Amino acid sequence: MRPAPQQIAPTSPPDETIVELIELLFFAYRDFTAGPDKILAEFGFGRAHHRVLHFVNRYPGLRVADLLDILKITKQSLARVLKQLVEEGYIAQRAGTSDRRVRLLYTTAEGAALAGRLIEPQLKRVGRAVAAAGDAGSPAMARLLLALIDKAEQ
Amino acid sequence: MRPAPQQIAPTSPPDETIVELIELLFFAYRDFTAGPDKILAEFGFGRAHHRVLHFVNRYPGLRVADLLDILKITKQSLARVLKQLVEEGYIAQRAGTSDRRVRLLYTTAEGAALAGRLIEPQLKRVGRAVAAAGDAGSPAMARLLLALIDKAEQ
DNA sequence: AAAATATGTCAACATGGCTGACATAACTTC
DNA sequence: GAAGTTATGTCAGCCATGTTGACATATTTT
Repeated sequence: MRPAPQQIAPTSPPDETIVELIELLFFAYRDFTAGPDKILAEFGFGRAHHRVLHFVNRYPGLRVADLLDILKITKQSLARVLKQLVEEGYIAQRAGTSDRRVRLLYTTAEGAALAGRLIEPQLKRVGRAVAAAGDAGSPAMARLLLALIDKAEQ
Repeated sequence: MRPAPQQIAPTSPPDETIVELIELLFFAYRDFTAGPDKILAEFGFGRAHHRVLHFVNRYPGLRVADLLDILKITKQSLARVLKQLVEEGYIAQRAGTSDRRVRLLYTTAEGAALAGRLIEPQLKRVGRAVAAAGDAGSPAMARLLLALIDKAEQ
């Protein structure tokens, strides 16, 4: 028999619950990246290559500056992996038409194929998770993840 | 006017939706780690120190082997950061009672204080996200994250 | 006594962040 | 048209944190 609660209703879950969610997020992300990492190792690439390849594949014609903004890394860090992806034929560059200083980035056929292979385990994993949550799973997850992101970028 | 869909009803959300969730997870985790990272920099520590400190603080008496299992890194990687945390007085070690080979890990008062500071921005961020999702936010998020984790460890 | 276990340690290497400095080409502004 | 700004590239070096392999020590189990 514990004493009656002092407040009428809690305005938010106790910290203990939130700490559990924080840990789950850590484990989820750890496992989420494990699938692609294995494939990347076959190609001598790392997680950084994956990120670049993914965003270029998904947003063809992306500029270098856009990529820096998305990944929030320095141009020197980006250059290292981007150079390899270009040299090994996974990404192609074209000069912009209106402004010829900018480099527009595109995946080659090989790049698109690799991007496809890399995202496959993640599609399965996330697809399985939202399917398990029923019809509302996908929008619910989108709302939750969006709320975790810095306001400035939502 | 596009032709009528061939299937009656989709059994799961289209890949496009799942890809969006994958990207949101990337952005969410990126921002999720940014808060602690800033504090860690003040102490000359990195994200690896945070993980160790957190789990030791949360599960006092954790063994080294447990930590290796949780973090899924090698003992050499762990040793580097654990050694620093011990030397700088954030973590204390005690030999096990039944088996004196094992080292039981505990946070010191300073360690607990630092762990508290480090988790604070994450508590705020995750707390805000689940609050925005209403009463069912917290269990919904727990279910989704759990479903993202490898079955072997859930 | 021998084997297995828990942990620590040394050495070397790879990835992928970072800073700082400087170069080039192209666009914008005065 | 000269000067400044912008987009990008590049060189050099540093740091954090992951890896492998080998070996040491103390303790427990067989």
